[in-house]
Amino acid sequence: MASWTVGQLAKRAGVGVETVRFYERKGLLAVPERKPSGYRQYDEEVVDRLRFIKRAKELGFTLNEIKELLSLRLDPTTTCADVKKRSAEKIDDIEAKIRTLQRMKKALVKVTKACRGRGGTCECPILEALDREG
Amino acid sequence: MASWTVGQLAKRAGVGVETVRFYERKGLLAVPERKPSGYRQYDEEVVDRLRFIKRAKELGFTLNEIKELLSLRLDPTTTCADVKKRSAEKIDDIEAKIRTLQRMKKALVKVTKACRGRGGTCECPILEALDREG
DNA sequence: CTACACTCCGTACCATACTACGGAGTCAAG
DNA sequence: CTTGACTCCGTAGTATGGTACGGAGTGTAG
Repeated sequence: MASWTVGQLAKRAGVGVETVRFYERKGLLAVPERKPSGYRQYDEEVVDRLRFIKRAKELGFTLNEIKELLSLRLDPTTTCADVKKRSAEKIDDIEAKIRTLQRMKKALVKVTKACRGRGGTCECPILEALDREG
Repeated sequence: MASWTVGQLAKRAGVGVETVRFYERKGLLAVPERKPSGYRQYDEEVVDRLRFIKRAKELGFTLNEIKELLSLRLDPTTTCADVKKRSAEKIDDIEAKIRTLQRMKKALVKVTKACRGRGGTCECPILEALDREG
């Protein structure tokens, strides 16, 4: 029968056993049925859900956001537009992060270019730039 | 005389008092002289150092990296090239982060475009995409 | 001289996402 | 029927960068 232990589930989804328990505690995975021994029992759907979580994480959603996403899906009154809105917000987040990193990079490149890479640190333009007003 | 309390220092550098104590514990700030009362005593140099830390943080260095940067500066045997190397590594880090974010954004945009933003979540292409293989 | 702001200290707590530990019970192969 | 792998549980630790707390002592303005 298609019933998996936590270890089998974890392996199939490519995460650790402790991670499954952690997600359960955090409410990302439903509390599973138990065998008489107390062992957790999972079916195929949970593998799918774990993979959903993995992919959403790869897309930059935090666990809390993923939890929301999952509950959106369960709620019959939420619309596709709700989900689209979350995604759009996440795209904005990502764009903001990219802009910040590009600013950081630009400043670092500028400062690095001024350095001829020789001599002691006393004359290092990188450290001097950090010393001065940004 | 130019001697500041921890609160004055924090204010001048634009950080919190607890942050100063935190940096001291982490070894980013030297253990300061104390007044007979036990109050920490700071001079202008520490303001500069705190600002150095702030700017390095803005450039994407972690506190540990900043600590290294600061010790590089104090060590007379390190060269400007050493510092330049750190900066180059940091630029690589930043570029890698940007690439990752751009991949995430692309995937999200693709999935969002497929969504016409209407109907229930049963037919939401965004959630479906997360369900399927990435 | 009193009131109030500031400082001292260690410790605990915040969020994020796990990972590890240890002792006890369970399952399956040989 | 033993052995070894797996599972149970709660708690604690990891890394990051701080923030908050509380009781005691200090500094200073009025």
